[in-house]
Amino acid sequence: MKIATFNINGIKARTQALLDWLAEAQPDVACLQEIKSVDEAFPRDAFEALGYTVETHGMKAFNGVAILSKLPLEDVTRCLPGDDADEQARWIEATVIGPKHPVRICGLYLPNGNPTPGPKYDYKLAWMQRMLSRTRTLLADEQALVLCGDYNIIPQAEDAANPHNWLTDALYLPQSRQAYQRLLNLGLTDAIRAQNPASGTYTYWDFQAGAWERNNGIRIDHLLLSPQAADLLQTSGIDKAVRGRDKPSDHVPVWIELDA
DNA sequence: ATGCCAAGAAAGTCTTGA
Repeated sequence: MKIATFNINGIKARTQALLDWLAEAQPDVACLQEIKSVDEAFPRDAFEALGYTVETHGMKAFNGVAILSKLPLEDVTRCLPGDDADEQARWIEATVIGPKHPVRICGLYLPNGNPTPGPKYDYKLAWMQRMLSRTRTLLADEQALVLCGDYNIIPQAEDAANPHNWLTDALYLPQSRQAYQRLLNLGLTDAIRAQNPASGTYTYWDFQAGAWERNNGIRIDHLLLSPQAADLLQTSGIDKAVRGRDKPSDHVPVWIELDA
């Protein structure tokens, strides 16, 4: 089962780019972030024509997540529990029925949190606390679980080309990294880090100041695996070349293959 | 210290991103 996460940065502006990548990469499951679309406006027909079931959780203009799957989906749910007043579309879950194992997959778009300090950073930290709670509940099922998406977290210095540029940024502040580490401490495996010990593997390059040309990137898109999922991990990768195409997203697809 | 770029909503630039 090939599972990918891709912050598409606007599905309307990137439909053809996504179709091209899906045809090449052939993921069974693709979790998308920043679709920036209401559910009714998502171009689902184009993806259904490729054999994908489409589940969206969108909103007007910003944020929004989706799951595309060629395998059967069960128990699709939306919204991160813990704050009924939160109207931002950042979380979707589904159980994917693999030929060997079912896998619970959460597609997430974690808040950016800038500027700091301020209400946006408070929202980010509160959201991460809610995610910690939700993850504890899911781990209690002792099933294969994949939490993937745009975490807006640079976990360690080796995950940024120029870490000193990020010292006061919400993506890298000690409180942000500590909250991410608390997630890992539940027993989760960072699939890319587990299989790519070297530094210099990035998933995001800013549109500005020639960040791509200078390889001034950061690694902020992650797939975290429960012990049962980590036991099934075969390969992983980052489709870096997608960033060099015409009108790209600022993120690239990141993926794993599970024996599920 | 700031703009550098890009998408979306909307018809002005402004908001947001990271």
